[in-house]
Amino acid sequence: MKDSAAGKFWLVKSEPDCYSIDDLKKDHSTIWDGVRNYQARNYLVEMQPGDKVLFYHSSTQPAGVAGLAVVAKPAAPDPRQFLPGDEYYDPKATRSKPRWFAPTLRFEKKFDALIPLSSIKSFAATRKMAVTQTGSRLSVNPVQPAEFSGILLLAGKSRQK
DNA sequence: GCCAACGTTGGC
DNA sequence: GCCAACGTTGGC
Repeated sequence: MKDSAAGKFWLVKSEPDCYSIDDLKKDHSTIWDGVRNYQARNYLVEMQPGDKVLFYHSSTQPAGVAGLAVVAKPAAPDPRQFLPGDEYYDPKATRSKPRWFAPTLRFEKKFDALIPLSSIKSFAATRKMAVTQTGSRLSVNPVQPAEFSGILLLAGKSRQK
């Protein structure tokens, strides 16, 4: 399937102690700032309004997909790179040549139950997602349409029980 | 807390 | 430009 017209699909990771799906629900939308990895940044820049985003909770027990978000605004220069003293300050970034970009994500839904990584790994449609690969540490990853559907299927299954 | 995997840094 | 050392991520 060519998806040049259709929206794309993504997965973003967040440690729930830092920023959880409940935080996003409360805030309604948030700027996805603080990503300081070039490959992840390139994906953030590719995001377009309307793209669907899987919200993944990492470094928690169990880790897994907690819900859905949607891209509300395309990536703009991450303001925190310009703030001396900020955790995400980057002295090599300038306002005329920013290095880091952040889209705005809007809350869409929280799954009734978190979809644990173990389920994602054992389900054929989602088994090959980047998040299942050991050593995959990227906090932003593209997701195939079939993988996205697979996650929704798993979310539907968990609701029935 | 352990450790595997990966990215970044810096000496040369 | 190589590569070892180091730091970070993230599942378990």
